[in-house]
Amino acid sequence: MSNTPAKPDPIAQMEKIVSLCKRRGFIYQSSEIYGGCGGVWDYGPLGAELKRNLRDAWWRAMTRDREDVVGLDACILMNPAIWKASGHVDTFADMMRECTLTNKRVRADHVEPQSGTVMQFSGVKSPSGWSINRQITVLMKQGEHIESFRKRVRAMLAMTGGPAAGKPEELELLDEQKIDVVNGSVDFHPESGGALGESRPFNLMLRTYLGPTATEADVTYLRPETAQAIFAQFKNVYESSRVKVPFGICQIGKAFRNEVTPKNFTFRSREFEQMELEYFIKPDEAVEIISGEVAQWTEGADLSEPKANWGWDMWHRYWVDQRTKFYQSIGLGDVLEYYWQTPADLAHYARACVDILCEFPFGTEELEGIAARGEFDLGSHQKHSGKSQEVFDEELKLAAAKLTDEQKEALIQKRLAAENAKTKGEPMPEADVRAWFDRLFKGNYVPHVIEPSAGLDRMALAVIAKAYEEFTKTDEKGKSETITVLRFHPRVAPIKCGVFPLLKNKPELVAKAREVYNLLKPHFNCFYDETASIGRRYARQDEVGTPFGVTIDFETLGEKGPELQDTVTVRERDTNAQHRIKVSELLGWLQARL
RNA sequence: GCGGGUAUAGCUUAGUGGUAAAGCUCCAGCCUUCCAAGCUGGCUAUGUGGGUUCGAUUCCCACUACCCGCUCCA
Repeated sequence: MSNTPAKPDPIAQMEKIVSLCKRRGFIYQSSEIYGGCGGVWDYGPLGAELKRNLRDAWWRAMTRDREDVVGLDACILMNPAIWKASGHVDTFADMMRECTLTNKRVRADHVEPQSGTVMQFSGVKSPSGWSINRQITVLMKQGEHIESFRKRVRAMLAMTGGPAAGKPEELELLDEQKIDVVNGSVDFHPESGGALGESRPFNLMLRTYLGPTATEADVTYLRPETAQAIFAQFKNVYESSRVKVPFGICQIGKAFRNEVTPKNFTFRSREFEQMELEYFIKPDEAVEIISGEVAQWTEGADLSEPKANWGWDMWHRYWVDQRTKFYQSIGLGDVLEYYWQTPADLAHYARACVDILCEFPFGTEELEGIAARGEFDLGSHQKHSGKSQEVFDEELKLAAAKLTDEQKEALIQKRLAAENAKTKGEPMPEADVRAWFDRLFKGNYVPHVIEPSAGLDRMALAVIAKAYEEFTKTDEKGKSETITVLRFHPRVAPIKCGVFPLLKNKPELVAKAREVYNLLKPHFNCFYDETASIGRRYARQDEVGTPFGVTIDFETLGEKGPELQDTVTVRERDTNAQHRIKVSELLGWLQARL
């Protein structure tokens, strides 16, 4: 047997994975018999099992195994006011204009005025045969040399055209014309100079009507993320669950976005499933009052157990660590990468955000984002709903009561200095800061939040892509064939164990095999198969990632003596190793390895 | 959305302006004492809608979906 590594060609690799997913019932195109439906995918029998295993693993790790996190299962439809408060109505429904040259989009109300000469071409042609036959209008910026302008236009067109367009220097710009000279025009892309198209809305949220009359007054949205329901129900959960800050609320559910370009199989879909935790913590000032200090992160700090003196930074790193451990537990440990967003990347309300990325055939892409969002979300809902989202913290009140006025003022001054040092967003006015401290000293605050937010469909795709392996097997006669194996971690494998009678036409073997199958079936997903040769049945299970196979043979029936009676062959997917196990010990043996 | 490409069976591919081919898979039967064995038989396809034509899977147009690039961030 010779092993050859999988072909490095990423496109071919993805095509193989897509094909396998369909062939073996993991993932199908939605609405296929009607020609499909853009950007949505269905999970077949094995995909559904895989996804459920991942979902269950997440739920267990995030809530059942912990004392400080509770679950929530909120509706997809909510009062549209939630999406105003969250900012989604604004950021997801901007009027956008698209650059006709590079197709880059800018917000219609944010175009910087440009000055220069308006140039026009009737099209572009490449020796490769590629061409564009529409009018191309580009602004030659003030002071730009005509030759460097042409070079720039060719480069952008080559970029837009992709490989088909060929080398930029070989592109021929047709019928160059000077059209006009403009001053302070907002009709050209600030970077490319390309003419901007019509202003039109980009509604990234899926609109729907709640109520049968379907008037404009009934408009709401399918949620673009699950998190907002957690914030909106924060007070209910807090008051009904006997939880105290720090604690978390987690939720798994569908979310919807009108992605401009769904792509990379299920990676960017319009309907997808999110697994989100909102972990509520005390503001650093409260931690400082109670503990006298806020623990500072240092490389290698112990993150295994939360400490009372942790501020948002430590909590944030704690959750990155927790999530990393989770990915290790489902077999993705060695394909992860981390991207710490720079201050420039961060949204104005975010303090830090780490992307957990994973290697896919099409590149290294985000699986999960872990953001430290301060009090932005609950604060925003408090403001928009007019309902207090504060909690009362007895310990804080008692600790604050022991502070001297000077100590209190020092805390306020520290915060004011921090506000003034902000590079993004408006600093909070001093009066508001003082009002906030007044509430804080009485034990009241709006909790801050750490948000680990993962995509379940992405996770499933990552697990499949990671598990996918093919190699060439050559038998004694020199005949070779390509073998495909999904090396799923046993925890996530859709089928845990195959059960096979060695031969189909021996009723005793079949009967015994059915018996073993019925023994295992109540405990985990098993698959019984008596057709074809035993080797083929092993191969079939390898291809869907079943970690174990149990074969009932003549020794099971006692043919080779009583010591082997009622023992079966357990075959391991990854090593082909075979173990002789007593039927009475089989369930325990397997369970210890799942 | 813009540009490029693709669309034939469950999968991978062939082919033709005149009855659509193969391999694998799958199903049934026989056979088979551990890694896709063999034999026999069987099911299943030209993405959708128009047009040209006596006749279109083939030529033309439109649509849809998918893939690649621009974009993106669960």
